[in-house]
Amino acid sequence: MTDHSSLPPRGRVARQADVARLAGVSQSAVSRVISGDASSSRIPEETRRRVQEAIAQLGYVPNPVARNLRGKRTQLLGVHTFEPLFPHARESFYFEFLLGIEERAEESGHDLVLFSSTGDGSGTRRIYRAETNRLTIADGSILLGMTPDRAELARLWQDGYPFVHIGRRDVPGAPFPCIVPDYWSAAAEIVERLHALGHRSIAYVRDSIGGEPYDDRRAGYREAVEHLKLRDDSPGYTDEVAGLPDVVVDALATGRATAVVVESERIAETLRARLAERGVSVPRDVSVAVLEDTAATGAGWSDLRIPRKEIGRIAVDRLIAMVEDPTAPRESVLVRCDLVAGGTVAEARTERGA
Amino acid sequence: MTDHSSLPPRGRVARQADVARLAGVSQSAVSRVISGDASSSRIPEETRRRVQEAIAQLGYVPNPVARNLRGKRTQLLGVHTFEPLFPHARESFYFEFLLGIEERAEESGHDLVLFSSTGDGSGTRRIYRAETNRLTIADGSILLGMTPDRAELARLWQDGYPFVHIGRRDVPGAPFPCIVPDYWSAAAEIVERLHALGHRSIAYVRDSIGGEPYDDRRAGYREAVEHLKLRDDSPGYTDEVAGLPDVVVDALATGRATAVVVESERIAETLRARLAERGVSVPRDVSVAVLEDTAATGAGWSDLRIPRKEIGRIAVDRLIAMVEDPTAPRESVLVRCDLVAGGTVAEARTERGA
DNA sequence: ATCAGGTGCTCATACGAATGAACACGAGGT
DNA sequence: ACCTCGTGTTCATTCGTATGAGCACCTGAT
Repeated sequence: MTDHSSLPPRGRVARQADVARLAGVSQSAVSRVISGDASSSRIPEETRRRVQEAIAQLGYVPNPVARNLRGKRTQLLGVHTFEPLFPHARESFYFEFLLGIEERAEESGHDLVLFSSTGDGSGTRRIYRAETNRLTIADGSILLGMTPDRAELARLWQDGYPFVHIGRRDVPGAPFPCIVPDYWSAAAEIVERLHALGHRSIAYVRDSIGGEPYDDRRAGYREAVEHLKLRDDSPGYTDEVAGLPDVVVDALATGRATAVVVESERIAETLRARLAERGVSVPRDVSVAVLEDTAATGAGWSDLRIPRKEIGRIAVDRLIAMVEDPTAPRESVLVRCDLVAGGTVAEARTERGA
Repeated sequence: MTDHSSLPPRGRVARQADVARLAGVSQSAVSRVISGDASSSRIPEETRRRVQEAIAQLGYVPNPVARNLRGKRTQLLGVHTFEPLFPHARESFYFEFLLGIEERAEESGHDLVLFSSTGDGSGTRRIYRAETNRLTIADGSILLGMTPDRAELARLWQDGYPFVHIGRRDVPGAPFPCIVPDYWSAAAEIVERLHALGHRSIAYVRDSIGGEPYDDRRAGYREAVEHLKLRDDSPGYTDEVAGLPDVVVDALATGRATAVVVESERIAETLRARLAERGVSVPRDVSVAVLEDTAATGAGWSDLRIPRKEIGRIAVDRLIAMVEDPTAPRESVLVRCDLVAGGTVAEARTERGA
């Protein structure tokens, strides 16, 4: 049994009751002084002072856990990554996002919880584990990762837990907000640039990677091509042809198409090599634009920059809004990507070959 | 008032009481089933099953905050950095530590709390802020940073809060455990290497930076020099002469000393420039060893590697030990640094000049 | 003299889970 | 028939804080 009568708390950390006893008031009075509640601030200056003195003397600090239990927020924002941070950290997939998240969390007075306990060594982390949802420690969470579990996202949404996802993920029945690089606009803008440089016949090459993020790129490309009345030499950017089709290489090598938009750096490298074999050089003969952020490899592609830090900051803001007002709108946010001129896009060459 | 009689929790998250009602048992029974308490596991299989069913049906998840209030651990480990993570992150001062910390936290089933709320935009973070100690959310914390506040460390220790510090910090009256690169051994070992390469007269150059970490380097150097009976050409490595004294440059330029151990890359660079002015080259004429990790700049110094990831892992282990057993020993841990051969230390040249 | 209204507090309870103590019940021993 | 013991479960309390309700007192108006 705890000794509630001895004045100085021995070995034990001070609580409001200790402060109250020392100041000669009740625990509730201490609580009211601390929370500085305006509505019931009928505590006079003199009492306030006595309480503050007792607080200082005992080195009392409020227990945030108990506070939270009573309905207050913990001021904790969770960060759940579907893969461990560390193997990928160097490649800055997560890292830049984290910088933005931390920056904004500091500004808004929140702490971050990195959910690392959810791993099992398999390289995949689960939200619901042992019938427990650790995320509930935090007021809300930011989710990110390359291989999210749709079922978990759906369940989390059903549970009414506030969260945002970095990167676009469509889960039927769970319209949670995503913070997404605006690939649609980026793709359209790249096409516009090619058009402005005189390219009239261009192509698009899909990577084998599927998933929502790519739908946007394809739609943006298609839209711009149609709007600008360009000739499209892709074998069909809406169907399932992935990788680098010979027909595209041919079109570019013969000059039938003068520019190409590709989804990944990997494909772009392959393409450049294939063209080089046929004496066609980039960007002299053919312009190549890449629809992903290749900053990490420093290869100098004409591509785009994902504003990761900015996305992290926005994610925090949206999450806080959701936590503070559960009825707040939950739409996704598109974040503009800057295009990088790079060295692989140039003016269209006026006729060659033939 | 909450409706405690309606069966399905509407909008509200399920708690043990809800599960209990559905399973037709008491809240305590549910608690016992969940914690699987061996001593009082007088709950028969049949009841367990009913409770588990109810849990699944309601999607009940324990509230870790309430659990913690009742003296149980939160399985949260705090990470407090005295400066914000982001401006320094790139330089990997904190970063590599974090990798090790996260890795080990995952393995041991803990989550990490990054205390970012403690900043005020000034670039310095305080533990005690607004008369509150946020760290208490976590079971214990790992502290790291370049400019810790001694008073805060002392208070934290007085409060009996479990924490470890990465890097050596001596605070009178607060013998908390530090996880420290073993600079003493590294310095001694470097001297041994120089000795093995034929150097018989060497010097030591202090950086202007003060602080505990440097005491060890100096002691390790001095010890090895004495033990190996080398001639020491430093102007006095124990007194307050910092920076690059002319007398050392002279000794090296004239060949009176053939090798030098310097505390920082900055000093090493200056020294190399000064020697070059006098036609003396490194390492042909003079060997230079640096007593800090210069991996980041890639300048190829003969130096040491701080095992940051390993240090992070050890910090987690020590902290968990402290949390689980408050009477556990609290000594600091020295972690061995590997020496890097590098390109600035070579065999002693047999006589020159004179 | 009485009462309304304000001030300065305290009381009691809730938050969600954990847990020592205790109770009800049945089996088995004497 | 009565006592003991073990089993299965509930009761009541605790953790530290927040807060609506309410009490005691004082002032000023009627």
